[in-house]
Amino acid sequence: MKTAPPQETLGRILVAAESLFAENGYDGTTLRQITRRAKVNLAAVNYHHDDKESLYLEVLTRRIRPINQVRLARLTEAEAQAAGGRVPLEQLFHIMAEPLFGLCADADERSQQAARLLGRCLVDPLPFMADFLAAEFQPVMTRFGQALRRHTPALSPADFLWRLNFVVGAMQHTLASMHHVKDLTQGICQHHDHAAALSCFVQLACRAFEPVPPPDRGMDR
Amino acid sequence: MKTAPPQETLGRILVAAESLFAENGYDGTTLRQITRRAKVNLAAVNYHHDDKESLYLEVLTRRIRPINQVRLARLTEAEAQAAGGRVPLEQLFHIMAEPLFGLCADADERSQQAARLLGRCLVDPLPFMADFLAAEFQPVMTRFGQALRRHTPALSPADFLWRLNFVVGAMQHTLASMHHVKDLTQGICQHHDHAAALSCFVQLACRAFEPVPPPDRGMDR
DNA sequence: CGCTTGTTAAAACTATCGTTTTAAACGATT
DNA sequence: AATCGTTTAAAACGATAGTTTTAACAAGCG
Repeated sequence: MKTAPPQETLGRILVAAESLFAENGYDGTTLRQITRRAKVNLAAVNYHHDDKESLYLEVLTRRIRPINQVRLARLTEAEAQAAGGRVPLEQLFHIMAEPLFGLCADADERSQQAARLLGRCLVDPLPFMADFLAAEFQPVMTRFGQALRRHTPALSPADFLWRLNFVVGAMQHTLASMHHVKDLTQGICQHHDHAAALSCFVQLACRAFEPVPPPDRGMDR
Repeated sequence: MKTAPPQETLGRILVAAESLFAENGYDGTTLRQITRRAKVNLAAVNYHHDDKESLYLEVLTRRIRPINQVRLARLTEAEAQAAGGRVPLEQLFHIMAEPLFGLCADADERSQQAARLLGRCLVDPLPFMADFLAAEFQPVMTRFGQALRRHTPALSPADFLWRLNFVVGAMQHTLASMHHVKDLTQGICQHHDHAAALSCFVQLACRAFEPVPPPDRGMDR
């Protein structure tokens, strides 16, 4: 019969929704689960947000927006410092991946679940998500794509895009599966060991975009 | 026994379910959608199968089982022919990926949707799927893992598993996103161009497991 | 023919979904 | 201190989910 903390309700809903969406997906999560975990009333979610879809988008926006802002800022800075605007490959992939891998290894468990959610929301093609995802990721993808393309002008467009697709897929999959990577590897890989995962990913991504396979010509700068 | 009408119903349910699960996921698909698309009665799915979960597992089993059988058979054959049982890396990844990439490029649209479903069912961690996936994929993963390990004995276990994780993720993501890769790449990559995608993937996977990066120490066999 | 058996058709059932409604409790302003 | 807009609690709403039930239909066989 007493009212809960004043303004905290909205934040608790977002936190609970984030973890539940990460665990069970959008369709697999009910508003009753969310409000139960958030310890708020069921109607609160429809009061503070329009509906379930907008809640989902808001949860995602809160995470994606700052991450992509950091990525773009770092890329801009790196391009300003690099000679001729050609940022080294390792640095490029580090800028792209570090904000996400860092989330996985955050001490706060909410960050880990956020990473999991980000990883899987890009594979779940919910109909109402298409425009949102395009708007949020298009700038960063084109910027990185252009920067990446400068390193591999010899690759055919199709070959370039296939490689990019593989690298992005490796990253997304890692985000989505980091929470049980310990079980999958029988304890050998740990989710908090993000330094190893990140450096390994960057290394692999660089190799994926190395000029061309035939080393006969010995073609380097 | 069943004799009178060709039990087309069961097959039509499986086909319709496969495409709908691929498009909308497990929770996003209703039995009414399935029976409507299959042009069968709603109760048919509960008559021929136990429930929605078993239908889902049956759809997946029909695809996964033969694919993994082919993979294991080819691997066995390759190991028998290879010198000292060391199958070349390219061949190894080709055996692992070809059955799946071939599905993507099949003329039958149902195969493409099956590939999409396989790609996404491994990221959607439905609670009732854990045992099933472990049972279906554990043999092929350990066999391939061992064969792969012979090529990279110098890698630390953690490093090895991280790389494997990235490569598997790249493949899964490609399966799940192949259906709209044409839109993403503005027509440059086509889903039926599976030869390019496959060879590109194999190439990338081989590079991911190349011995070690630092050439300073000159540490190789 | 009747009776059984395997399948389909249509409707009903129960549970739960997202959402709305109603009323009560708070906080700041006068 | 009373009031007004804001936030909460609790119940209810209509829709739809998975599943079950019941009856009808079509063959096989004595």
